Amino acid sequence: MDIKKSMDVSRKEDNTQFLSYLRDVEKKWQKAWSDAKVFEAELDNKKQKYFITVPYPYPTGPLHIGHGRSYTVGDVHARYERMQGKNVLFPMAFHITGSPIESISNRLKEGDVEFTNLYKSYVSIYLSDQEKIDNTLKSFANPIEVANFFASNICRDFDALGLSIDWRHKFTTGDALYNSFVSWQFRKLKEKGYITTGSYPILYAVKEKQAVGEDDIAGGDELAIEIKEHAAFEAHVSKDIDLLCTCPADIASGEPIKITINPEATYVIASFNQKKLITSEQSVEKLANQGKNLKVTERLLGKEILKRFPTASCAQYNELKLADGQVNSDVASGVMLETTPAKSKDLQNEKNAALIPDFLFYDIAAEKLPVKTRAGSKVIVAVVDGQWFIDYSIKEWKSVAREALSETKVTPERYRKQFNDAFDWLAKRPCARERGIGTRLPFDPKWIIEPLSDSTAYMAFYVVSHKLKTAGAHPEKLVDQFWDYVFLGRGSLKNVETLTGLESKTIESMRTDFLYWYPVDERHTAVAHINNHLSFFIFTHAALFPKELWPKSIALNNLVIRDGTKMSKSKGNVIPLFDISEKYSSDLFRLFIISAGELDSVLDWNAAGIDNMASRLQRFKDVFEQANSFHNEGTLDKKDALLAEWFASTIEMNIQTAKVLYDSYKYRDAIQKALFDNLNCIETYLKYSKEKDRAVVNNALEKIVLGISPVVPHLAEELWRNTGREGFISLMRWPEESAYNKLLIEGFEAVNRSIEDINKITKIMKGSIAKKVTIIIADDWKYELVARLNMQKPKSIGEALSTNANIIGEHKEEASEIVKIFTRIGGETHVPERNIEKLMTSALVELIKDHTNMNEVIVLDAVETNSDKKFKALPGKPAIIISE
RNA sequence: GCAGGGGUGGCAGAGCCUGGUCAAAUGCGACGGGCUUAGGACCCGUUUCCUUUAGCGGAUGCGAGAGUUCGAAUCUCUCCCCCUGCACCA
Repeated sequence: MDIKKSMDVSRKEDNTQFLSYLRDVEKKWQKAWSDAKVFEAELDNKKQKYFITVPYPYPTGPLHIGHGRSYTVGDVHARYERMQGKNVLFPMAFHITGSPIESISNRLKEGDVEFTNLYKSYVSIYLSDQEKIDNTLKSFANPIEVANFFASNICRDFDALGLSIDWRHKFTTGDALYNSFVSWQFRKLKEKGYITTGSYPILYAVKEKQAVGEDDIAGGDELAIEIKEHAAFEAHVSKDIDLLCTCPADIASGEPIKITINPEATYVIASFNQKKLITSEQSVEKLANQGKNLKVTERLLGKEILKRFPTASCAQYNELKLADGQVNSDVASGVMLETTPAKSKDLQNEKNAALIPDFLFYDIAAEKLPVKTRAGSKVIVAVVDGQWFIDYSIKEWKSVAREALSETKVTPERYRKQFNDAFDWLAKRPCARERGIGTRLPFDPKWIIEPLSDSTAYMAFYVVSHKLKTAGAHPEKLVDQFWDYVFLGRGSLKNVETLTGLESKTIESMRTDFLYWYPVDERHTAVAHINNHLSFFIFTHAALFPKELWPKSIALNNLVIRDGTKMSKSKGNVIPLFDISEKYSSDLFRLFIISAGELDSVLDWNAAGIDNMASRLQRFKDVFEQANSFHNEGTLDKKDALLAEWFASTIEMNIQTAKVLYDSYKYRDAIQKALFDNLNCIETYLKYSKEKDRAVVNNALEKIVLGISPVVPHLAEELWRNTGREGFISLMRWPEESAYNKLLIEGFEAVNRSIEDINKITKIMKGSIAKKVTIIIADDWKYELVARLNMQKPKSIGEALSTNANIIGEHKEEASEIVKIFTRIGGETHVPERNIEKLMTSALVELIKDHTNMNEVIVLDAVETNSDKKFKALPGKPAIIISE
């Protein structure tokens, strides 16, 4: 009984044992890579460079497997390019700009219990000691500590995933050196006139006199808060007093129907621009913050308005109505104008007579009003003056950006349209805020550049970041002349040397490095970034750099869901990236991410799929090792030699196909070929070849392990070394192409067709005890006929028959059958060579037995038999006789 | 509303650009069988319907409808439904 139990355990643990094996292998090779600095890329003029970037993460919490997808795919790409002999630079940094990190710090300081527990759970992913957890949480009072803690753990996660990153380039967007770079970037944009200033509506806490973000608002993430524009109209109620009516701007072009006010709410009569207006009491403060100061002269309830102005002449409107609480006096002016459905576009030019020109009333639209900050003070919309914008609508900029886009490869190509649309739509974008972490606007330091605007050209900074650090550059000395020199080749080296205090050879090497690594060869990220980040990325590059430094290629992937539902913090179904390397395995994760779906399809993470992938990967490893372990005993007979050649050919073909697929970003199909198809091929070979060819197997295994290494680098590294090979597979070249024998592959396919046919027949014959199958290879003339048909492409059956009468001879009936089948419109038919078909079939009789329930297989040439069935035999599809 | 993407078999998901070899890859599930004392794991087979103790047959079929074509899951048009983004959130 005990034995049974222990057997149970060992069987059940099969999977977990394999996973733990993988984890050990992963840790071992990650250490080896890091010790040998294999991913540190240096300028090398003998090698073609390849600069790939994936957007840096925002360290406000642990990354989850959804984030893991983009980084993994980026890494597969990086590794593949490295195998093509390219000098690959794959750097990484951290984005800490803006308010989220501060806001986390603040909320923890405020002692929000739910929030504190959330962060406790995040920290506990990485730490187990309770005291350490508490201390870490305490340290979060300083926002930088939040960023530091998560950033360092994300580094760990990335390493554990096997990402081939050159960490020397790491920085955060809060670093002074980075700020200097961004300042330069913004001054450049300003010089070009791409940065403008103006007024802009923002969410604003009245009491604190401060702009607020979504994080500052109570329930901000659920309220779906929006700033809405309301058009204003005036409606006379007496000779000198007007109602200030408002209506959402998007329906303002409709025909006005009626005006509604709330009888219980307080309204005011106030003077504005030599007019007297009636508006809600709440609106006065809002308008004051939108640059419209009203002087209140009198207060009155809504219901008093009609009493006071019974003869209200609202000529344009049918009705002035008092509504019971139907009108929220806290929305815009509290005097609602209803309209008929909006007019069609061509009618919209007809402005409503009562519309007050240039009077827009901004207010908040949210699921629940009023909107308050977490501290409880009221949030309104204020219009700030002096807001800085990046003006993407400037014509010359747009057109040069369009040009840059047209020269950028977009994968999948169908997303190009979305880019084009985004480019059309991009206009002025506010680029700075009054608070948060980041770079101050160089020409107006009270503003801080916002997160999306400071991350559009940082790939250039990557190239020099490590050298600036090691050279001990002083951020305040990195004046524009320095950046101009390094990135644009302007100015004199001497001058820059004096200004920065850096050695001239350091400066010169940064310039050389930049020219070597730039442009960005590949930007890999999620589809969601097209409308903003990726578009800004192209715009900024088009603005700053000459054409030859514009981005080469953008590749996109979709998101990851779990068990059919979106992952979200609130659902609690998020899997942190940490769990992958600790509880599953990085190679398994990588394999799943790559093979479970094409890049632009949504990927569903589910336990069944993972388990399945684990057992397939294990099978691969077992079969690989088994193939590697046999020794030659005898000599190869003709059949074995044939099978060996078939095996070598199939592997070679699969690897060549895989390369084409990798090249076109079809990683899923590529790994299908390189791993799973090859696995089947090895298994078939091992099973059905009596004597194996050591050299052939060795060669095939080498190709296979190279072919899978971009996706499962750790296991590949281990198998590489375990099979007596030297060096890191991560630095090996993709296998050289060699010729392969296609005829043998076709021959094998013919055998598979025979198996299918045998099974079809036995199904029909169910109940029969027949166990013997005779396979008859078609007559020679049929092969010749098919070959001719492929060349001749005859237009009709008659033509085909008459032109080939000499080889058809008296077999007219059979021939017309063949012609019918093999002259389908649309192209050639592939048939194996007759000799090979015959040899392959007899070499694989065991395979046929295994896949059918036959126990005797006889292969005959048509000339060796008189059976009637032999007339049914076709090239590539022999006649089959099943008998007892 | 505007813009983008999509609707395929019990489920998930390829195929669609470049129409025929697509009753439609692959995985999961289900069913049957092998191996097992048994379960799990593994292996083999079946998984729209009809016909057939002999394979290369027929029908229906890829959101709905219409069209182009010798031929449509694939091309065109109309309709219905679903998802995503819409700016200061990163």
